[in-house]
Amino acid sequence: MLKKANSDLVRRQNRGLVLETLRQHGPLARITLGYQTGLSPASITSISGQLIDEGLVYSIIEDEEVSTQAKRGRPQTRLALNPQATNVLAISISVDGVELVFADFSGATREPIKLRLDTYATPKEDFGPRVAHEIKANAKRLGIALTSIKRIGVAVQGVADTISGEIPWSPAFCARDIPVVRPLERILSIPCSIGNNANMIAEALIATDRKKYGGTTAVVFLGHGVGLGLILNGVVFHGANGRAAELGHMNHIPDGPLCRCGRHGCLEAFSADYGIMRMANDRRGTDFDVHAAVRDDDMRKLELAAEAGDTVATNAFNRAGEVLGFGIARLIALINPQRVVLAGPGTRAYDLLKDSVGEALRRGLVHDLRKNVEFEVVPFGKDMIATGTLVETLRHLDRDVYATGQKGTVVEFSGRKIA
Amino acid sequence: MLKKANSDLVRRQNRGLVLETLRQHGPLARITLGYQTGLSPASITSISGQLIDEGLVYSIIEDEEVSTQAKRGRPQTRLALNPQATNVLAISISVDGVELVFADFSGATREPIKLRLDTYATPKEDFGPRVAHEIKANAKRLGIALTSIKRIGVAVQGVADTISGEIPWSPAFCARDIPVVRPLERILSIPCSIGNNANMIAEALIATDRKKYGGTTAVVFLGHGVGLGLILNGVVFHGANGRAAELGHMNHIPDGPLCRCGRHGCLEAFSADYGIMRMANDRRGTDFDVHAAVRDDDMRKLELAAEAGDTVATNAFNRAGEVLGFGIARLIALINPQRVVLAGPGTRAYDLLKDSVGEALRRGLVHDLRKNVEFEVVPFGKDMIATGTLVETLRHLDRDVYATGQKGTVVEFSGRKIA
DNA sequence: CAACATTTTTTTGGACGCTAAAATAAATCA
DNA sequence: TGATTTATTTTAGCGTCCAAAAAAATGTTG
Repeated sequence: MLKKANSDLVRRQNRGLVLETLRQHGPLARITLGYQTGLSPASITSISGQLIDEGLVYSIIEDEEVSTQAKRGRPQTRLALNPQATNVLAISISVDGVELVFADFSGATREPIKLRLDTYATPKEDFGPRVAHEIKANAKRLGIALTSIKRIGVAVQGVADTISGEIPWSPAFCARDIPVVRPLERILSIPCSIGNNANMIAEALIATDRKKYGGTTAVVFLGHGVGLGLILNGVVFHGANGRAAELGHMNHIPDGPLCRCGRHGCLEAFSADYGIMRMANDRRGTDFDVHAAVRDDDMRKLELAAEAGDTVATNAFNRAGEVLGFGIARLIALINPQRVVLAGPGTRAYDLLKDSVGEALRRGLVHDLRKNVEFEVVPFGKDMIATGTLVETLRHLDRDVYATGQKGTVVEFSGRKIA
Repeated sequence: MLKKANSDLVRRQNRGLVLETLRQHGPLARITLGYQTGLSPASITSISGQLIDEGLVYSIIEDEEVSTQAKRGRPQTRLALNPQATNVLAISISVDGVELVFADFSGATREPIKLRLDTYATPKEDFGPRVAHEIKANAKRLGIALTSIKRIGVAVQGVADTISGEIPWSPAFCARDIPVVRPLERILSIPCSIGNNANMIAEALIATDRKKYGGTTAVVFLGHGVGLGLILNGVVFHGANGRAAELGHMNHIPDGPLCRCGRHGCLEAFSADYGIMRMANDRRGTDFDVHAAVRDDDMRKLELAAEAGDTVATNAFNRAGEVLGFGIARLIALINPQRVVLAGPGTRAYDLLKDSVGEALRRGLVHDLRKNVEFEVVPFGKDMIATGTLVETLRHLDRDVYATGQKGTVVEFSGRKIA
């Protein structure tokens, strides 16, 4: 159903558009901004004037030389997002621990901060408060006023319920249903949201190349588990309870090997690191502890063995690839994506999986659908998760907070121009 | 990315909103329309005045008695969509043949027309032209001017490529890649679009009850095959090539029984009528012709046998239910819908499938996800497909054609008021 | 170096669509 | 008949966009 439209909507949408364009394409002259957004120069002058008055944007005073070689005409004055307008925070929760990344309104990040906080040992109702405490301490240390932080985004390895703001299950915790958003918001009085790793990587990819990833893309995350981020019509999809895209726990074979989730035959039970390790050890029974984290150097040893031609190791990777391939085939049958991206640390061993993935796709998917999908393996940078979280968080500010231009959102700011 | 907004957008959106509201809630007084849309009475007067001038809407002259019991105050004059503004056409293509349903702008339909046209025997390049010819003939017979038909929607049993407008594969044809949209548009000069049955049923459900189905719903269609319509965030999802939701050809078991599509182990090969029949006949080998249509009375016999306790028949239905259950479990893991709807003629035997579907869901899906999904079997009316097609077609007119209020779209119309 | 050319930005004046408030219309009530 | 009530229309004004004109700021040229 459509929604009522009025001049309020027009203002919000165009202000949001200007902010997003500046965020994506860096400092831009008004004339360029007009060209990019489709708005007239007059409108750009008006909108940017307001944004400058509110301290969200400033006009750059160019260094003499910096500007491109001298041209005729009035020189451009470029506009940029004002870094001082706001701060935001990305929190990443994984088996490796909890990490904080502070960033300013322009998206510039501070050094990531690894918290000394044992997620396993912490009682679940203490988790939120402790993180909140660490945030306060670290913000103070960095000279960031807590009130200047306008939004927090949390990325979790595992299942994230975007509606309730809890973590129903994650390999980083023993307990279930860890409350995160609620306690952070309560203690810090800062709006907060939560999502899973794979979705954040999807966000980061869209930000990198909207043309390539902005349509319908499935981002398969290989790591300690198998995750999925779905980009549908250019937007990350969350599902009814914000818990879509559980590729890792999509069943592969009824009554297959035990999975960490307690079911049998999930994709992850074959294709995650522990599934591969179990197959290599040929121990499918109860004496293999699925909950134990697989050590990275053990995994590396196994990869080297497979590369050296070891049959047992090779078979384990082949099987993992086959199951992954069938999972992707099922995914393609349901979603018909134009692109499937493989990401995450698990792609390191993708050469060992590749052939069996391809073979499974051939067996499990009609040619018509297969031929229209582009596959891609993206090198995994650990920072992608924080980047994606920040992208999502800042977009929320651009669209839903600062785009409104309400009184409450005006940022205190000294002058109209800063260098 | 956001889009530029201006008064053009406001006009389009609000005009569309008024049309959609009138379409959904029947004749409405201006005051009620204002309440429903959120627009002010002044705006409603202005917008409805234009729509009336353009002949899209008319104000009803109430019969004396009809109006509710006498109230004080100026009586309401209700507005309604003008049936004469436009005609549209829904075409349904299935193994049962081709059917036409003409409707006017208010959505009132004429009697469905079954074409005498053998889809199997018709060469694929003749199909479009023949249907076009039949449309001309039947429109003439019904006294509907061809130029009054502003849009055609086609629903297909099988795969529909919404982008190319062709039918890559359908049980109704021997050939593949049947062109449909292109020839119809060329011959009739009427905009045309195509989609699959399950999506049309999804559209019909949304129109019936937006609150119930408008969020994230998976509509599983059981019939000669197994189809799927995905409603994501209130909108039917089409995928990159308009070919999403191939639940029937989502692999269940690698190297399983032969499917009509030529692969092995597709869900449909177990759970469609021919899959069930094959299992009952216990002939999994090549001597069972998967391409032969299963006769409805044979299917009915099998159902009766199962209901009477026949083991072979019961086992066949159990197995079909189990596989369907695992398919739905995988679907839920990927999409996290709030509701799964089972529809189609195959639901007639749902009592025979129910238990094994439930059991498979228990085995194949983590409890967390399962508990949040509501299941529902909707009684299947054959008209749902035409209804859904018309809903989609008329919405397109409401939003994208008549909402613009361009000169070209003004409908010739005699007076401002008709009885 | 002054007049001209060029390009960017701002200002101006008007259009469009929405809305609150006032006016009008059309009925019932007393 | 006049008061009351409710629905609709008109009026006056507001916010936003935009085309065109004006202004600003620089380079070019004779």
